Formats: sequence, structure tokens, C-alpha cells
Amino acid sequence: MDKSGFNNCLNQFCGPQQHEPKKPCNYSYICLFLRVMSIAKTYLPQETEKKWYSYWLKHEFFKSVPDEREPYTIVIPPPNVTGVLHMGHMLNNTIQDVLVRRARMKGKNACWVPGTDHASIATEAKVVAMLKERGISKKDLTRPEFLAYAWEWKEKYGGIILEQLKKLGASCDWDRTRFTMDESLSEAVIDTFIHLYKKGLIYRGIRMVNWDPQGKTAVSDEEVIRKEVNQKLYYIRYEVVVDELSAMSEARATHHSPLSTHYVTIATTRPETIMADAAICINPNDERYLHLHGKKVFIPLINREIPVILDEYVTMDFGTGCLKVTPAHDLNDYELGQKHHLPVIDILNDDGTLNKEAQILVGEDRFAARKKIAVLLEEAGALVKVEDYKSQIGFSERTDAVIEPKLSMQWFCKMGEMAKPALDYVLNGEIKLIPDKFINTYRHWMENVRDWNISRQLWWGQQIPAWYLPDGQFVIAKSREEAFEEAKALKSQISNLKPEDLTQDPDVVDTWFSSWLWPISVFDGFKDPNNADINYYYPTNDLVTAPEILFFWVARMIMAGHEFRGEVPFRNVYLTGIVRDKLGRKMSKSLGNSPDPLDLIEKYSADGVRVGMLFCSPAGNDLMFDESYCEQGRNFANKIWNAFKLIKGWEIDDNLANSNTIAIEWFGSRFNEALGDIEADFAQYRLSEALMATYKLVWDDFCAWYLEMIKPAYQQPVDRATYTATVQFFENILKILHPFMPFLTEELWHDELFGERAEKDCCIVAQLPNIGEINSRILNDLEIIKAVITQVRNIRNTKQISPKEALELSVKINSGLQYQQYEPIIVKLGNISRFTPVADKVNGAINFIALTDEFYIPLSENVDPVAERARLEKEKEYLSGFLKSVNAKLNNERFMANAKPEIIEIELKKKTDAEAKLTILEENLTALAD
RNA sequence: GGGAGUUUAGCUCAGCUGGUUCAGAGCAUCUGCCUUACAAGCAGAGGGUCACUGGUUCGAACCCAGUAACUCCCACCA
Repeated sequence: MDKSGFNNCLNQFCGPQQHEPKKPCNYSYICLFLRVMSIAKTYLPQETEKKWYSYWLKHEFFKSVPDEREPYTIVIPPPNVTGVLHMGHMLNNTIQDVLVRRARMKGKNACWVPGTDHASIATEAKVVAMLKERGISKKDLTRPEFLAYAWEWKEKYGGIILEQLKKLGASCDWDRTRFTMDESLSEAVIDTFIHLYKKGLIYRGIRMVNWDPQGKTAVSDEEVIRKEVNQKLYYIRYEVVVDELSAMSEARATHHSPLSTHYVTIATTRPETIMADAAICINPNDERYLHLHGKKVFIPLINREIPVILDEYVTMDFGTGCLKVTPAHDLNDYELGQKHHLPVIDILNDDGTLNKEAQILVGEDRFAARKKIAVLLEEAGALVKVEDYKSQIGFSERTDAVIEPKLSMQWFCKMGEMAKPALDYVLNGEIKLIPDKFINTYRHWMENVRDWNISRQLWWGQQIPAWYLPDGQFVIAKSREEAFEEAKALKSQISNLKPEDLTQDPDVVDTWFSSWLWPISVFDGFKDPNNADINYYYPTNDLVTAPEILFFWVARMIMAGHEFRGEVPFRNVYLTGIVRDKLGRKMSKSLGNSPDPLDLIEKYSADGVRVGMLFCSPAGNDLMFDESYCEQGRNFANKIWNAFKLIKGWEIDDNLANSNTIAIEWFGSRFNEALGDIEADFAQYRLSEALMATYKLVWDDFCAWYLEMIKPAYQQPVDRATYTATVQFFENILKILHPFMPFLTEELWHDELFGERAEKDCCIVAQLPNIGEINSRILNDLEIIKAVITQVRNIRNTKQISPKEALELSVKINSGLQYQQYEPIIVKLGNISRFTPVADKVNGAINFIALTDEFYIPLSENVDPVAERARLEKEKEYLSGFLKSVNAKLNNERFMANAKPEIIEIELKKKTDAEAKLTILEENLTALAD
């Protein structure tokens, strides 16, 4: 059996965290091995993660109540209540958890408020679909019946996503979990609606809205996705109404005109709406159509007369230069209609079918009608031609239905007044966007903001507190009773008005009308604006979210913060990228290119996945996710586990003196240096870089160098001082790793290696180490020593000398570096039998240069003079070139005059170093020739 | 149509006010190793005309102009 087979076998017999075989085995050497090695060979996360998450919960480490400490607050971007965890959530919540855990370990009172969003359109669509499966149609239900089903659905599926977050390790204060339709949050929505209405910021009006015929609701501009679609452009001929006067002039002009004067041809992508036409519009400057000024035309098929109007809005060189105006079904046409006082003829039902106004094709769906009308027009001889045409079409984000511009009575919230301060907060830096490239986009949007359509024709959500009187007047009030009182106060009130005569507006408010209050409402800041929580936690610190919702969520939260608290809702907005697959495609359910996050956790551990996500996530840039990052994360966890295993296996001998003072001094300095780098990275929200710095510190500096330096020979004891220092280092490493890898670090934290721990002495609440002293001389020296060791190893490799074979190494020191004090390290890591300083060159030995010092390995039989000469010549050539460019600079008067003194000094040092090295090279070349 | 961004090694990305061995890191690749912490590993190595073309400067991956490709946001051309 080879080693890997052995390992597999071992894993089979060892359950998670099991150190003994589950059943007796015949492999006696396995049993022997197990007795010797009582620690699992690889880190086994499953049980560990469950264990520590419940431990944290049990000891309420996530829980936060106001106290004298500085608060650190994040409110979660509430995921859709019926949603399931996807990669975007993984990224987003990993980042939040890293920030929260780090804040906690810096002594702050960290509070991460979780919750879910009722997501009216998405949830209602799901409930409708669920009912349909059960054979129930929404039409047949009363509003309360439907809502009962919806709540049932919410209760059943509402918690799933939060449970999934726990698997990731999210350290939210679950006692604070909120839902945007919780009683107090809904009340806040209604109260703010009334407040804004009274302030004149909410109004009701007929507007062209984005109508989703499938969801049967209006959606906001932000929820419309524009896509380029292949369409047809239909050229349709309208007959010009001939009156007597024009008939005469026409008779005279007819043979001169290239265009028929009896007909006018328009181009449209929507022939099914011709029945709603209110006019034909031409550009007044269009000479081709002068004869149409003041005329009327017949709509084909239905022969209704409509006027020809003139407006410069029409582009002469597009289509035929002649536009049909359909105010009810096109935003531009609507505005044109308003300008020219045209009637509005709406021929569509809410579900996108044609209504009676259309006169023909009544009841047909708009797309079916389009095809059919083309045939009818063709038959009537009114269809001139059909061309292929590409254009942008709006689709509903939620249902993917083609958006229908539709006139309807809607509620609006005025934005202009609120946008101003919200823009200023970002421009003057009170709120930082990370990365700041989003400031421009934010400004552009805020300066061109349009009023917010806040009504939705749905049942799931907060019902608009508008009450209609039988005569059509309305009042805004919290309840029927209050509405009745208000109604009685109206000037032209109806006699004998009874409360039951009032009908409440059936619409609900847009989901974002509750989410924009989130940072305030989760702390009950509306009901009780002066409570201890809101005073302590608000404004929150960081908001972590996707740039896609910068406008309809982030911007509006800022507005609400200003409007209702006179303060920003948060200080920093960290905008994550979009998670894409390797091919750069956005991960989505429909493409099926998104891995299930829970499967990933199962496979690579939560720590591994967290690390994997962060490896590839620079702020604001999209990330090309690949499972291999998680694999790397898992491998990292395993590496740490093995370092632990090594240290754990040591025995201490108190009689031994500390033989590793240099190594300890070096790693201590290196650790502090890295700590500073990590701190700086976090200060700039460069999370992947902070992680990478940690990764390298642990893997390279600690494992590959430090542990190798101090590690005692097999089965040899270690001295107490080295052991203590190493355990201390390892504990500090666990601390800086904890925000990234909470489970593994907590598991190791409690090992007896670190002595007895009190019950609440946990890594999660440990305080991060402060940056201590940095000995930069030792740091610099060690870089040289490492280079020497690498050179020796390289020589071994190229000369095919086994690492087991010890080599002699001598050095001719020119630089003055104190190699003697590093001798134990060089000897150990280079496997050197004897390290001797020499006064003269060693002939016939393999040599290399570090700094300006010459190193020799006496292996004359391995020296190939030809190859050696070639190598030296090549190096010499490079150095001469380098020296030449340095000299060119130094001889350049303008460089000497303009460059900063420290730059010149550096160049001078480069020159002397290069010259010294060249001298050595030349000497070596001469020696080779002898 | 308007605006923003990106382009550096096979991949994902650093590179701060132009000036250290300024061309870097991780992964991947290649070579050699089952060296009792770790093959989910160890040691070593090889990868780049910094998108292209000009300009400014003593000096440019970095600043300026233009070009190309890609991405995103905004917008009413039927």
C-alpha cells in the first residue's frame, strides 16, 4: 500500500474528529500509526462548525446591547424572505461577517442586524404559482384569504435563507432579526407615507408607468431591464382624408409628387396599437409632407379619422419621417399628446389583451394581435412592407414580461427635494462609497432623479393608507376610524357618510418604500425615535451591498436617513462586485451556472468557502468565481491544521537553552510588520489583500521559514523558551485568521496547547494583538539569509544532489553582514555540514553571490567549466547593461539637477553594488580560465 | 446617443504622490522529491513589447492626446 492509499484507508476508519478507528481493523500498522499520531491527519470541519456555532450562540457572543463601548453596526441588506442563498449572498455576507468579527476583536460593541425583505412582487408571484399548483386562482380569493396563504408561505420558507447564513458562520445578532412586514416596520411605512403626504411629497396622479402585464402591476424604472431585441418594423399606409379644396390642388400637383398624396406611410414596431392612434405627426420642416399640413387621415381597418400634427420632435430621416401618435401606449407619444391636446385611447387591458376600445381583435393578447393585424393590414392593402429591426425593449426584472407603457392612477413620491441633501452627503464625504468610482454614477442619478412611483397593484405588502369617499375624494389616514374623522372634515363632505362607505386604496407600496427605512426601522426609530438602541447604533458604520441597488436602495436610505433622522444612515458603503462564472457570465439560476453555496460548504468547509470568496473579490470589481478558490481555502485550513499538529507533538525539555533567539526575534518582527500591512488593507477595505497578506504570513513566513528554523529533529524535545514563543505566535496567528476562518481558529483556540481556557475565553472575542516592535535590521538580514539558502537549494536541484546530502559552504564576506549569527539557520535549512568564512576565493567550487558576498560550495566534480563560464558571462552582461543605464542617469546633468536627493543616493548605491559584483564576476571568470 | 470603467504572466489581480533588485503576488505550469506537521504537501524553476500609437519629462505600467477591444450605467428615436 502506498502512502496515499494508506491515507484513504485511514480516513475511512476515522470519522470526523475521530482519533480512534470505529471498528477493529486488520492493518496493524494503521493501529500503530494511530497510536503515535492521535490527531486527525487532515482538518475535518463538519462537526467542528456545528459545535462552535452553537457554542457561540449559547454564550451569546453575537448578541449586542448598548453599553459604554464604541458601537460597530451593520444592518444586513435583507434578502428576499422566500429566497435561497446564492453566491452573491455568500460574498456579501462573508464580507460583512469579516468586518463584524474584526470589529468585535478590536473591542467594539459589534452589532450585525439580520432580517428579510417581504419582496412584494417576487413573493406574491411565488404564492400565486404555489396556489396555481394547488388549483387555486388568485381571482377567486378575497384579499384576506390570499394574505393568509402568503403568510403561511412566509412562515414555511421565510427562515431558510437565514438558516443558511448560519452555516456560513454569520455572526448576526439573531435576537434582532427583523422582517420588513413586522408590525412595527409596517407601521413605520404607513406613518412615513402619511408624513410625506402631509408634507406634500407624496401625490396621486395619472402617469405613464411601466406596466408588467404578467404581474399585473406597475414597476419602477429601476426594475425595468432593457434588452436589445430583434423586431419588425411595419410600414403602414394611412389614407388621407380628401376634402374638396385639397382635391382640386391635388389634381394640379399630382404628377409632380413622388409620393402619393392619397396615402401616407408610417413606420411602427407596434401595429396592434394603431387603433389607439390619436394623430399622425410630421416634422413641420419636412418638405416632403407640406401637402399634409392641416389634413386628416384614416386609421386603416377601423377608418377612424385622426389629424396630422406638426412637431419638430419627429426625426425626418428615420423610418418614413412620419410618426403615428399613440398617447396611451407610448411615453413619448403621451407627452406629444399632452402638448397637442390629443385624446387618450387605451386599447389594452391590464393583462395585455386588447379591450373594446380596439374595436377589432378584442380579447387577443398584444403579441397575438400584432401578428394578426399584420395579416389584416396586408389583406386590406395597407401594409407596405416589413423590415427587420433591432431595438431596446424593457422587460420586467421580476417576471421577465415585456413592459407595457400604461397610463394609470398611481402614487408618487417627489424626489427632487430629498435628493439634494442625499447627494451632498456623498459629495462632501460624510458617506464614503467604496470604491469611489461610484460617486460619479451616483451624482448623475441624483441630479436627474425622477419622481418615484410607489404604488404597486399587489396585495402582499403595506396597503396604501388612502381612503376614498363615494364621490371620489380621498383622505390619507392610518385607520378607517381616523379616515372617517378626516373625511367628515372635508369641505364638500357627503351627508350621512358612514365609516363603511370609505374604501381603502387596494394597492400596496413598493417594497423599497419599506426597505429605505431599514437602518432606522430595525431599531424602532420611528415608533420610538429616542430609544436607547437607535441613539446608540445609528448611524450605522458600514453597509455592504451590490452596486446594482445603489440607486433604488442605498440612495433612498440616505434620503430617508436625512428626512427622518437628519443624519446619514451609515458612514461607508462597500460595493461588492457581481459574482460571475469563469466565462464572465453572471451567475444565475436560469443559466444554471451557479454552484449551490451549501454544497460548496459541504465540500470545502465554511472557512474554505469564505476564504475562496475573498481571494477573488476586489471591492467594486466583478469576480470571476471558480471552485478552485474554495479548494485553495480548504488547503489553507489544512495547512494551519498541520502546523498545529507539529507544535502539538513537541515535548519540552527544560534543561535545553534557547537556541532560536534569532528566529524568534525575526518572526516577531515579521508578524508585526504583517500586522501593520493588514491593518492598512482593512482601513482601505482591501479585504482580499488583507487576506493574502495573512495567507502569506502564515504559509510562507510561519510554516515554511519559521517552523522549519526552530523545528527540533525527529523525536527530539524543544526548549521551553522556543516552545512558549511559538505557541504565543500561533495564538496570535489564530486571532488574525479568525475573521476569515472563524471555525478552524475557534477549534484550535480551545486546544490544551494554549493551557486551560475559561468557558467564555473564545477566539471570537479575543482581542487582536497590537503592533509591537519591528527590528528592521533582522528583517533585512533574513532576506539575504533566505536568498543564500534558496541558492544552495537551487544548486542542489540543478546538480541533482539529494537534500539529504549535507554540503559544505564557505563565504568570503565583503558586505560586512554578520553571517555568523545566522549560521544555525543557514546550516539547518540549507543542510550545510560546515559553514566557514574565508578570506580568499575558493577555486574550483560552485559559487554564487548574495548581496556582495561570495559563497562557495566545494564540489569540483560537479563544476562544468563551460556551463559555468556561460552562466557568469550572462550575468556579467546583464550587470554591465544595468550599470550602463545607472551611469547614464548619473552622468545626466538634468537628472542630477532635478531628481530628489534620496533618489540620487539610491542610484549611487546601485552603481557601487553593481561595480562590486562585476569585479567579483570578473575575478571568477579569470579563476575559471586558470 | 450620453457617461463611467477596464485592458499588466496561461488565469484572477496588486502596483499609492512618475524614480529602490519596477515589472510583482496567488493560482496554474514545469523539474525533482512519499525528507515522519502537511502529496490538500516540500524544494526549485520558467512565464510579460504593462492593449496600440504618439506626446510631456532627465526618467512613464503610472501623466496627456488619439486608436482598438471588452464591461457597466443612463437615455423616448417610432
